[in-house]
Amino acid sequence: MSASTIEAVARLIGDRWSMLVIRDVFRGVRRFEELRDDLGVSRAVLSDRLKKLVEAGVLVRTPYQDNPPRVEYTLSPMGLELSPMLVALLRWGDRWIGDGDPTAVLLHGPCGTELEQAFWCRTCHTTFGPAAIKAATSADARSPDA
Amino acid sequence: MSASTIEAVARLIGDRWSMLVIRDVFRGVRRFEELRDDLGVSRAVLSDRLKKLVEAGVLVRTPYQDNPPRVEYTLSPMGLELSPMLVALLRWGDRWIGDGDPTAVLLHGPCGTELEQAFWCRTCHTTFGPAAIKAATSADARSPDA
DNA sequence: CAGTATCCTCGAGGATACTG
DNA sequence: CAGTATCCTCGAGGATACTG
Repeated sequence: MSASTIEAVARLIGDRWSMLVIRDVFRGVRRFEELRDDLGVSRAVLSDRLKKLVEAGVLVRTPYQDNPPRVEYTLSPMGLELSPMLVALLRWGDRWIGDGDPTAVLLHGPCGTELEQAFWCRTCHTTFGPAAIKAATSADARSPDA
Repeated sequence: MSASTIEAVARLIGDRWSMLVIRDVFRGVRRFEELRDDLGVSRAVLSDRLKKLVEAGVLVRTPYQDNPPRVEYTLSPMGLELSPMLVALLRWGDRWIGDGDPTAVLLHGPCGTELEQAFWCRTCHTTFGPAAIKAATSADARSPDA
């Protein structure tokens, strides 16, 4: 059952560098040398991780300039949907092992954008964004109360 | 900032065995040999991971019998609060790389509980649950519009 | 800049045997 | 059962040099 899922996810992003790379791309660090400088990772390892993440479909490799050729990495839809996990991870880390300042939680969100409505399950401890809600209500699996 | 948090969390639970151990303890697998049988991990590595997780405060080592001495591992409060992250991880894995049955997303949540209101940032792609909202509105960081 | 190629080290982790 | 001790291998990853 879910053991294989955990294992697959761990194999894909469950190492120090992959997670840090993903975090950096979320933050807007998108180029090879920027990532390298920011993370202090060796070229070979960074190259390997980027390749893996692109192959897995988490990142997208996009040339944005022809001459000289330049490349940037962005999050695919699949990669963007890692955000709930990253948020949960950061929240947990800030609360239990963070040395630094805990992430401030604002009604406007850290980027300043006004928050949209979403839903939260107090039993599962899971949040569902508007896209998930939309998908659920438009699909066959309807549960049309409040 | 949060790089250190990510790194610390990755260092603690960001490896294959630690994550699988935690998952098993969540499932109720609590004894050394049970964990070993279920995961197929070597004794030395399992011993090392359990020690690390206990030292970090994620697991609690509890002798439950004196003669012969027997031990079980359970989740500390800190460990229990990993559940949102695990759920997010499983949800993502099921959706994007799971071979098995994807978790259905319902307005009632997978456990049947009715969902509560939460908030979503369309720029950050981040969801904020009711506890976070409560904390934000009661703390100094107020942003009291809709 | 965005990598690839090569070399080298060190430590993670399996296998096995042993212990209270 | 719940580990510890020892040995051994192999591969991850850093450093450095090189390439289009």
